[in-house]
Amino acid sequence: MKGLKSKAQIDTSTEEKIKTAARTIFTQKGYAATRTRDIAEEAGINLALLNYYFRSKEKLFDMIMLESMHDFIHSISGIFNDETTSLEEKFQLLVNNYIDMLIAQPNLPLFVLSELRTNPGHLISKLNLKENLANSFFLKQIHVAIKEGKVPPIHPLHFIMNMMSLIVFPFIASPMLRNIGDLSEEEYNALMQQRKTFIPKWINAMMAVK
Amino acid sequence: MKGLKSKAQIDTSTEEKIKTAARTIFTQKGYAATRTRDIAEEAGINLALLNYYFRSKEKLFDMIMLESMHDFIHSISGIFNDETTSLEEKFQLLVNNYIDMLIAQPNLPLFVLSELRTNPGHLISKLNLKENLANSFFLKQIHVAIKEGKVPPIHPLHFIMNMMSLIVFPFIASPMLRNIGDLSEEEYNALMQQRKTFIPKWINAMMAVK
DNA sequence: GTCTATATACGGATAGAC
DNA sequence: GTCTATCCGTATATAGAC
Repeated sequence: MKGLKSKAQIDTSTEEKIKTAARTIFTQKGYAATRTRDIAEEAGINLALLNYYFRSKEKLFDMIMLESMHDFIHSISGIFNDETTSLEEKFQLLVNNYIDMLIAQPNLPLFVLSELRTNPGHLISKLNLKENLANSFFLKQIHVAIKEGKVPPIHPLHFIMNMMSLIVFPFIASPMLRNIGDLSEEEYNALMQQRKTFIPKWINAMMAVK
Repeated sequence: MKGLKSKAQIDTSTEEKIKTAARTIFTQKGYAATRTRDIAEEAGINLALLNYYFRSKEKLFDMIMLESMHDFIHSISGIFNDETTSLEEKFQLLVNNYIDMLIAQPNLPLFVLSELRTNPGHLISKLNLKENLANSFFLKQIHVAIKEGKVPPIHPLHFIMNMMSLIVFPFIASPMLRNIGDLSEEEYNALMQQRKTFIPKWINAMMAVK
C-alpha cells in the first residue's frame, strides 16, 4: 500500500492543492505564460514546495495535461463504446455530457488544443485515441448506417468533426461570439443549454443530407 | 510622402521581413513562448534591429495581431454585407473563402482565439465586430427568414456559431483529428476540400430543422 | 514537510562601434 | 541601418535552516 492515500486525504493534501492550483493557472494562461510563483500563490504554499513535490514546472505540467486529456478521452470513450445505445442516443448523451463539462471548465479545450499543436506527437501518442475512438463501436455503427443507405457514404470522420465542432467551438470562441451577440455570461450559457436539445436534431438532419 | 514606400520595397524591406517572421513564429507558438531571438533568426537579421524598428516585443505583437484580426474580419465583412447575394450564396462564399485561407494558414485561428481569451477586452474592442457582423445585412436576412417561417425562431447567433464551428474547428483540432483518422496532411486537406461542398448543404439542412 | 535565501539561466532591451 | 557585446530584470530551481 506504499504511496496510497485515502480519497479524503488526497483532496486536501499539499500535493493535491498544488495540482488544483496548477490546473487553474495552466488552463487560464497556457504553459509558457504561467509562472510557478503564481501556482504557489494560488495554492497558498511556498514556491520551494512545488519543486519539492514535482521536481520541475515541466513535470508538473505534463502531469496536469495528461490527466486533463485522459479525463477528456475517458468521458467520451464510455459513450462511444456502449453497445446498448443507438447512434441518436449517443449524440444526445455526448452533447449533454460535454456541454455541462464545458460550462464548468470553459478554458479547457483551448488549453488542450493549443498545447497539442505545439507539442507534436509527444502527448497524443500517450492517449491511444485509436483504441478508444478510431476502433470504437460508435464508428462501427456509422459504417453500418452507411451500408444501409441511411447515411451518405462519406468519410465517417466528417461526422465526428461536425459533432465536436458544434459542441466545442462555441466555448473556444466565446469571447468573440459573446461580443458579436452582446451577451452576458449568463445569457451565453443559456444559449449553450439550448444547444443540448438543438445539436442532436441538427446532427440528424446533417446525416440525412445526400 | 514622408514614410511611404512602394509596394515592391515593402515586400523586401527589413521591416517587412521582421513582420513576416514574427507572424510565423507568433502564430506557431503564441506570445509568451515566442522569443525575440527566434524572430530575428527567422528574419535573418540581428536581435537589435527588431527593437530598432518596433521598440518592444509587445508592440510588434500587437501590430501583428491587429493585422491578423483585421484581415480576418475584413474577409467576411464583405460577404456578410453584400446586399446582392442570398443567404445560401453567402454560405457558399464564406465556406470557400475560409477553407482556402485556413489551409494556407492553419495555425491562425488557434493563435487568434488563444490570445483573445487571455487579453480581455483590450483587443476585441478595436475590431468593431458590431458594425461588421452584428449589424450586418447577413443578420438582417436571417431575421427575415425567421419572420417568413423559413427558419426556426431561435437566436441567430446559433447559425453564425454553427457555420464558424463547422469551418474552423477541424483546423483547430487537426492534430487530434488527424490522429484519430490516421490521415496524412494531404489526406486531411482533401477532407477539408470536400467540406466546401458539404458544409453549405449541412447548414441548409440544419436551418430547416424545426 | 515547509520555509527563507540564493544560485543560475534565460530573455528583452540597450549602448556604442561601424 | 546594422552589427557585437552587454546590461538587467525575471523566473526556475536548489541549498540549507527549522
